[in-house]
Amino acid sequence: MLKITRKVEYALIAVRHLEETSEKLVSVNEISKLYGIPRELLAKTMQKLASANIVKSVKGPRGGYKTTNRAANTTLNDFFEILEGPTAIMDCYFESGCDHLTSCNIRTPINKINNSIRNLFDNLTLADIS
Amino acid sequence: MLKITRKVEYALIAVRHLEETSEKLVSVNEISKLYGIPRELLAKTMQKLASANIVKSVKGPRGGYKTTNRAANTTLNDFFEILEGPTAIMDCYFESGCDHLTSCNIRTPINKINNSIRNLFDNLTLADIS
DNA sequence: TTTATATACGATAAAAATAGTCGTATTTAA
DNA sequence: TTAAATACGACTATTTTTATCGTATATAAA
Repeated sequence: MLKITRKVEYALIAVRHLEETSEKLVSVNEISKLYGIPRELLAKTMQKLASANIVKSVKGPRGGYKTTNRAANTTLNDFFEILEGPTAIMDCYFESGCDHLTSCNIRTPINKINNSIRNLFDNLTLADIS
Repeated sequence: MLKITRKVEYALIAVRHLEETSEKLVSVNEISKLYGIPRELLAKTMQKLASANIVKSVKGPRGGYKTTNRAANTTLNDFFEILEGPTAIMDCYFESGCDHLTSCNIRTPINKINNSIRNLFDNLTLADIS
């Protein structure tokens, strides 16, 4: 539990790599070979980052990705949500239909945990952890 | 991702319930019916809490569980680890054999995230979130 | 002393989430 | 025109989580 997924891991690797190579376009192929990451999976991940404007994509030969200026100050919360969708420590935070009855006695604690995590990752940017 | 598991959820419910009923022994059966939690699963969960001295178990008819005085100031980190084993946001934090080669470029960020989470849950006790 | 109720614990099955693959379309530089 | 790249949806495999089952042990109460 409380693990980040491969998708996020791969995305972190890729973004960091792109930050290092600055303005140069780097292809998925290149990154996947360099770090031993499954190509197709990384490709999809990059596509999500692209549509969220964390990276910019260029098609065609000699194409690839580079980071945008939004990248560095993206919060981890945003980063995670771009890749995985809305995240909360427990489903009930988002879901309306909870079958744990009216007798659920852990809404308060769960919310406190959720808020702590949320707060933590709202205040950490990609730049912060580099 | 970053979700707490049912085991933890159930454990939180149970511990809170036991705190509320104070000294009285409450059986797994009772709690599982009350909150709609699968009995066997809750039973195992309670057994882990018992062997970690968060709760005290009494066998036989009229037996059950009650919280110990250790319960309230157990940190969330400890609580999670009792139930799930060593937790880190990414495995490489604990595992030695990492096949992401020498070229891994996210050790620093991962460690920073790990430390942040660890720090957060080391400073939150069960009492804090109640 | 027997019985019913409870915890203890290991093995296994079912379900869900994650990880990875494949096929096809589109864009574009050379 | 071709080859190299992103885009995207469907599908499969693997892993993790969740739940169940069976059996053993302890013990209060009839």
